[in-house]
Amino acid sequence: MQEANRRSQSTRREATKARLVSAARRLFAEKGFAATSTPEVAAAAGVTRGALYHHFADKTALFRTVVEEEHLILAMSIEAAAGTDEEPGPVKALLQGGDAFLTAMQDPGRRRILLVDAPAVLGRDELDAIDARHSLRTLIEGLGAAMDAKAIRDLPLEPLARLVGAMFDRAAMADEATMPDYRKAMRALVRGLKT
Amino acid sequence: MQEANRRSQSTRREATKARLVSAARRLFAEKGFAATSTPEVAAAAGVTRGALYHHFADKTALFRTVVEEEHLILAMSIEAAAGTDEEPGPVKALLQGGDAFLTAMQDPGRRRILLVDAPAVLGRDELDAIDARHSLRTLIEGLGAAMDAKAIRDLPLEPLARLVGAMFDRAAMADEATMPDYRKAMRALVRGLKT
DNA sequence: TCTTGCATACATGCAGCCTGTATGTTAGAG
DNA sequence: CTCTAACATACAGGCTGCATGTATGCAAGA
Repeated sequence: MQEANRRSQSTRREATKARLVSAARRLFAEKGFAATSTPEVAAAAGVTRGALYHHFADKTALFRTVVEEEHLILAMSIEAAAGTDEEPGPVKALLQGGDAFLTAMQDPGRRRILLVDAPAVLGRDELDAIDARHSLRTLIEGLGAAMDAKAIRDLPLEPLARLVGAMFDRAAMADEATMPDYRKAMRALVRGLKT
Repeated sequence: MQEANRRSQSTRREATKARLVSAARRLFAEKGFAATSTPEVAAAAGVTRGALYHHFADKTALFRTVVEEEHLILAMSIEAAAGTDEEPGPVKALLQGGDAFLTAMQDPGRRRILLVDAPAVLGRDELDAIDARHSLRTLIEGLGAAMDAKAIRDLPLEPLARLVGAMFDRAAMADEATMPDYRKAMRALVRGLKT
């Protein structure tokens, strides 16, 4: 019963944490970080603030966990889309990854959390570090592969990826009506990378 | 004495407001919006919180004023730099404006206020509206002129400007050491706009 | 010109909320 | 049976926004 027992403890722990993170994600998405209070999150998760502060150092730590999760989902979506075809070629993989990013970013709550609140709450440096482990990493890998294949010019990889990422972030904020215009403009800009 | 008297009142008013905005700008720049309290701002300005709330509806309104001022300075710097040469040509004007933007953005406090805190505090929509009246407007005008001169391709103007603006914002976050790499990558991307 | 009444620029005080921590309490694990 | 971990409860401090007080211009009439 050791295993069962130990798991029942850690299961409970993880379940509580998951409920907190889930409730927090919903509230942060709807009302933003500043307008969401910890009593609110705890109530939505069906626990007290004591539980929240038992599992997370502070409100920011809870937000950080939400951000990490969202970034993880994002990176997985991108990689799944970029790796669908058998022999896609690096350029096609990039385009598919970009589409997957824009699709995943259709969720307004995700946009608010990742693009609006996260830089201010976590600070640009920390958010950049998180990004570097997830979405940006996929972009760097994709651009690097394209460079190796001589499909695009040789350029400083991370700065280029950061710039392209910033463009994608901005495009993700566009409403559906103007999205085609953003795509057109992005295509023109990315055109400059071709060898 | 009507004029003198009336001016003495409004002079006092403007002086107090200016001191509040100046103190707020300094504190927001150093510690960010969330970590700056209204007692702190009032003390730094040498008044009480009563004065602050007499002149500004709330803490956010004070921040909004600071943001507007910073954006105004930015737009003026850009336009001054873009309009120096006699017959610059639209492309050269764009390059000079871009340089002026990056130079003005060297101030870390300005970066924090405009690029980190402003989107979260004011919301992306309102900040976009402010931007549209100032820095972004200069970019739209510049790109529009370049399009009219057939120097760059015909593309949806505002989306293009927003994307290029996002690139510049990101480049402005780079430290001095990696700035040349960002410039290289930006040059390549902008290259795609050429006719 | 004097003073009188009002509006405006502030100061002070108050109510409510929120965050983070410190201290209980219960239940599982060894 | 003890001990530790997962919570709940209670508390202290700070902050925001408003409501109320006060004093100083300021304009108009006697």
